[in-house]
Amino acid sequence: MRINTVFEAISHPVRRQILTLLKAGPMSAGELAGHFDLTKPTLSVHFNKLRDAELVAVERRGTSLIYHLNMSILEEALSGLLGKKDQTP
Amino acid sequence: MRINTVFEAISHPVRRQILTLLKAGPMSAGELAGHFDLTKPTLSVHFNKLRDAELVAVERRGTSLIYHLNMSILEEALSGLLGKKDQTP
DNA sequence: ACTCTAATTAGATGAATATCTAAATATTGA
DNA sequence: TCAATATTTAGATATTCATCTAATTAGAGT
Repeated sequence: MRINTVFEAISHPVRRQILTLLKAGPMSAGELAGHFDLTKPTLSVHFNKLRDAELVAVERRGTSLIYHLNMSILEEALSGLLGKKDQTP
Repeated sequence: MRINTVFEAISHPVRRQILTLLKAGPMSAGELAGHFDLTKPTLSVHFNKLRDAELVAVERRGTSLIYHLNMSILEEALSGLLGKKDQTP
């Protein structure tokens, strides 16, 4: 886990909102995009950053890409900062 | 608490390292700066961002400025993201 | 008041980020 | 194979960020 990539990823409000939406369950790229006043290409860039951080996983279903939350990465990163030992690179 | 300011603040590895150093106890600006290969003005900018996020508090002692960790802000912000309810602005 | 030390603010610069429009890719179904 | 749908990649631009050097502020001691 690249801890720095994770913290970079969650530094943007739109990306945190994406994670929050995915807590309710997996969702397609288009459905997620519908929750924002941003173009799909812009959202796609945000998805990529979340995927690079392994905060989400993606699965293709037909023409749609379904995004899933990977909660454990989030927990690991945040508990690292909250806990005693240093995990900052 | 401006949640976005908090997540912005902890997105940079140097600032996370500062927080980690302060877990051991309060420390002066100069002492903190000694832990990094960066100039003092650069560190000063990082301190300001942590202070804006209220992640640290500052107290003057003579010519020194002593930084203290404010752990509760960190806990609030991170548990907001980990928990069920959305706190993203 | 002067000087020393500690730290900050100001100003400049190069790199990174977020966003858009336009074009490309992938999958499905007629 | 052609067309439609879903999504991404490419390229451009404006803004923000991290960093440096130089100058400034604040306090303590002589």
